[in-house]
Amino acid sequence: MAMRKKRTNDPEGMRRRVLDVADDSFQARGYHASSLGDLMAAAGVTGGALHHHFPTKKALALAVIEERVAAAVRETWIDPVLAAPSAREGVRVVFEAVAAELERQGYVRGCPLNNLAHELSLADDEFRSALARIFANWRQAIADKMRADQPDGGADPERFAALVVAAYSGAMSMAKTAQDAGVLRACLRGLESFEPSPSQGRLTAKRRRRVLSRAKIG
Amino acid sequence: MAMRKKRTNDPEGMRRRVLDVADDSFQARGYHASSLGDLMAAAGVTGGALHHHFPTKKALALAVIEERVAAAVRETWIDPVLAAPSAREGVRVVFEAVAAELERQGYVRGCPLNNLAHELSLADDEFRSALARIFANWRQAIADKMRADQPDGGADPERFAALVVAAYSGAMSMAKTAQDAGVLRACLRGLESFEPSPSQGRLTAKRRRRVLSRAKIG
DNA sequence: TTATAAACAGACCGGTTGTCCTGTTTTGTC
DNA sequence: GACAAAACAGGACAACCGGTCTGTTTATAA
Repeated sequence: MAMRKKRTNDPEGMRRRVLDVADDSFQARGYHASSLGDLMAAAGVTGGALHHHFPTKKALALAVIEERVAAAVRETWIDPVLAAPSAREGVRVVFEAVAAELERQGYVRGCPLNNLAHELSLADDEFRSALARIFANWRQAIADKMRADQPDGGADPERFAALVVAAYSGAMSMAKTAQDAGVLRACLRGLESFEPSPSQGRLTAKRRRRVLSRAKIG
Repeated sequence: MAMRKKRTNDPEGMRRRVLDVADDSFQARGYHASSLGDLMAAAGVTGGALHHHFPTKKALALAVIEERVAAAVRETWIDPVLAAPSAREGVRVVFEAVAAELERQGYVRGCPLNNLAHELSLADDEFRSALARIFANWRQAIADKMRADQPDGGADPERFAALVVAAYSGAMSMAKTAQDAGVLRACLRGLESFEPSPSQGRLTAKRRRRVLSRAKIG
């Protein structure tokens, strides 16, 4: 006797499951190398259901970008930086946290935002602008935090933010290609060794000494 | 009367033409989004000829990486840095030359090495190691130049090189996504603003002139 | 000239891709 | 319960992909 098969509609849950699998596959294999058939199988979803929530592959990718990638940047970068005592300290915390996490899991998948940005920016303008917006928010959060640190301005906040995001993105790119997170720490230290360390009372002399001696320590 | 059709075997020329088209398409559309059919049509090459020189698509991509991408890094980065009076000056020259070139042509395709690195590093280990080698040579050239500048050491050469390559890679990533080369200059200035900036007196004007003429030649 | 291999031409094929389409079931509303 | 809309199932399909195969032409060397 055949089992009575019952179905429970769970549109939000199904949408979430599809998004989970798509995000994971896009990051691991890329957009073009991820087939909808693979995603359907991995998510346990039929073609009809997938098509109901995401009419096209592009729509699915756009949802991944706007919901998952943006959230990833927010959670691993924006929130920690805002919660840190200063922008510079926040940057340090994030770099080291990411490096530690990568070394823990033993492989490097790269930055979610950069991964998709490289493959999709030139392919479609909707992709491009969605990804550009995330980059802009990322930089602005760091620049705003830096402005809050010292309202009368030390280094230029926009330049600093651009450099930080660029250094991180590029370091992750190298780490992914070499499958070695060490370059992340090298970049962080390179970033720190240059700090002008603005007016902070008696800490200044100490820091300067550290910078000079660091060269000999190597 | 049908024209007498003559054929001239030109294996090197045909190989070069295929490589040209493949490199261009891989950069503009990516590896997976480039079909061999498109490449054949664009290069005016038949399937038999293509298969004769490159048995598989992977072999073609590997040749593009090792011959074209590596050459691009050498020509736009390694050679100019080695020719510059110092590593820092070389970095400045390259950043500004690339920014100027991008603004001249009106769009940003991104860094050839990073473009392929993101799409192919996780896909295949041969791709990955070939790309990693180019990254390593790039960094080492900068580090070596820096060591030659002041043998008794200033900042740590490896850290500095890693930071420079990362900042450039990430800046190009953002520039590509935003389709705006401005962030390249922002990162360069961010990089420079941290420099201890050793005595530069009246040499500055002279250096700047050399930089400008190089950009026109390049 | 002749043999021999490299260089090239072009058709062919199995498998995959993204999308569309027609039904069926569940859910919400009156 | 009636009814409409949403949620889901699953097959069909045309286009395309990368690789292979057979055959022909050109260059090379004996």
